[in-house]
Amino acid sequence: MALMQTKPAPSSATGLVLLIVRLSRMAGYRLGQALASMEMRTHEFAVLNHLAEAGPISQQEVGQALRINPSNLVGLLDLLEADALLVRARDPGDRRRHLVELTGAGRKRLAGAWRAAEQAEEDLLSPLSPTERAHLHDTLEQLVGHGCGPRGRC
Amino acid sequence: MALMQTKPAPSSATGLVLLIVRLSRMAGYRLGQALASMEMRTHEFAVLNHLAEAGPISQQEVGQALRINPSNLVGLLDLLEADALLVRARDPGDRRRHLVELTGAGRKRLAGAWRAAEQAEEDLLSPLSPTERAHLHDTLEQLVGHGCGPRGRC
DNA sequence: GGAAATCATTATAGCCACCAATGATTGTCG
DNA sequence: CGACAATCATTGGTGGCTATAATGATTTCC
Repeated sequence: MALMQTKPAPSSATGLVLLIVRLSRMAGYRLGQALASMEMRTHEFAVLNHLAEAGPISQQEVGQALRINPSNLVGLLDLLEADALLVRARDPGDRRRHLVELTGAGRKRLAGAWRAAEQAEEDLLSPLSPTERAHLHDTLEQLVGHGCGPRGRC
Repeated sequence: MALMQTKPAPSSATGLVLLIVRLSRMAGYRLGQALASMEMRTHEFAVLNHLAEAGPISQQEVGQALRINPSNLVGLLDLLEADALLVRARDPGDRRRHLVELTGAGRKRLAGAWRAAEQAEEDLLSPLSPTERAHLHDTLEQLVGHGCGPRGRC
């Protein structure tokens, strides 16, 4: 029964994706509860946050970075734009694109969402020291940065 | 090391939940693609895996550990039971409970799913060294272990 | 012995993910 | 120049996932 390589070696690695998904379900639930108090949803928070970090970008780039389907993004941006949290404008350089940019109201609302999210984050991360949190942050950013490869395919 | 550029104080902590959710979307997509080749879904994989690790347990415990709502769990277990991958039996000690247990076929299918998932996992974790993966694994397990507190509320 | 709690289940509604198709715009090549 | 393919946003539709409330069976507590 030469099964030396089934579990022992890959076991430490083989649970990681499952662990990430599992943890994300807790994190997403807590975040959703926290954001619900200000009538915001996780996706809206994620989009606003990404726009604040990545400046004016096309809808396609938003969708790729956050893994949101362009189809779903349309309605999502419609809502956020209706609340004047962001603006869509044709890219002068390529009129097929819509450049999406955060407004002042958007930044303000994002800041409020951050305050609401802090409690959820603290609950989730309480077993970790500040050093460990920083290290985890670096690791995860490395992973999402690697993300979809150079061609955008995931 | 303090970058005043973006977010002053809470920056190191405040992005983590969002990062986890974002990473999980990539991971879940890749895992789903890999499992689709054998007509299995992420939740089914997660349930089978948890049953293999935690032995015969009640449906409620499965739902709590994996953050799957008991309502959804019913149909999910129905499917898996129809394929004879697990069995439900009344707990003799408490006849309200259904004890869920993996069958031989279930373990076999789980092993196959692991093989399919390995490639997806390798793709996602490629920027990390084995040491870093092990460290990440420990950190995440610490977080999911802390999970919902002693009372099961999340 | 009876009220409250627990567990699985059903039914329902809302959100989200993916696919295919359309219209507008741009880039390519003969 | 002019057909043709590619890209971007958008729409419509389908299916899956998630959460809430209500029901029935069983157990626990007083």
